[in-house]
Amino acid sequence: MAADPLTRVFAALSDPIRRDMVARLATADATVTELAEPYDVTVQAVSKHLKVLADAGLVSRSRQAQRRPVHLEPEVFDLMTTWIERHRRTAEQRYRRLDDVLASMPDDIGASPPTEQRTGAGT
Amino acid sequence: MAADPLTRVFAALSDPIRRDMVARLATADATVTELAEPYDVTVQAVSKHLKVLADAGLVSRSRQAQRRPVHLEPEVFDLMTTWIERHRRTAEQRYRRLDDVLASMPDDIGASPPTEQRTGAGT
DNA sequence: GTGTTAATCAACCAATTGGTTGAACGAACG
DNA sequence: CGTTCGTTCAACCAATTGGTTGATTAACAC
Repeated sequence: MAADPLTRVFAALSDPIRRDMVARLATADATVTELAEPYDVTVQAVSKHLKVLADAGLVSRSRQAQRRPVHLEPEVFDLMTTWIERHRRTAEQRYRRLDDVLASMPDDIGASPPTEQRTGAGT
Repeated sequence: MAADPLTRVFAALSDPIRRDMVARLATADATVTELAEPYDVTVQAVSKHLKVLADAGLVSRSRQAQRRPVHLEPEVFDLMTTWIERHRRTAEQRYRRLDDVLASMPDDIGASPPTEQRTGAGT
């Protein structure tokens, strides 16, 4: 459990149930039992998921009598988007530089790159 | 390994080493041995990490002689940012609606909310 | 051919994860 | 008071994960 914040947030959202809970909490606060209702797991399991989300800072809990409504804290999203955008920008800049190089080259150079067929990452 | 794409991408980035690899690949393609160099783990471990990234569609491999340079595929980032922004927007709209309600209320209503102190999610 | 280099495959191990059941806790209600 | 409701804690289990070592494949160099 002693991981850096970014690791915790990405890990928290790497589970479909937890992602669905976050999606639902975006529209309204909810209690543990309310959250558990749609899923085919016990309330205890959902409580555990909720702990993961809370440890990631994605949700907070308040107290209303014996209920403990869960509230989404969407600021934590910025942690991810900042990281992602940073590296996306870096990668894109690299492509732009490559385009410049290619554009400034005489037509015949770099025409047939030595055996390069990309595999994997089937988007 | 049979998980939906979003799960795979979030899971892939939930590891510090894998995140660091992605960050480095954003600046330049690299081989497995090059990628492994900074970390205190075996090349085999890095090869496994790379497989996770490839299964998530985040990287692709080409072939140059016996080397297999790894290349970042940043389009996959969109999968995450789309999801995140969608729910962030939903949550923010909710706050705006709440602000409207509060603004349209007579001054004394809703002044002292019944015992509500939020805990957890220490941003 | 033999050898060398880059990378993966295979088997194994410890720790973590997502789930369970059962017990316990705290706040309300009779 | 005792009970019920909402939630969490504790122990356990199977599957996954991140790591290891050792063997194997693939493409070059001699």
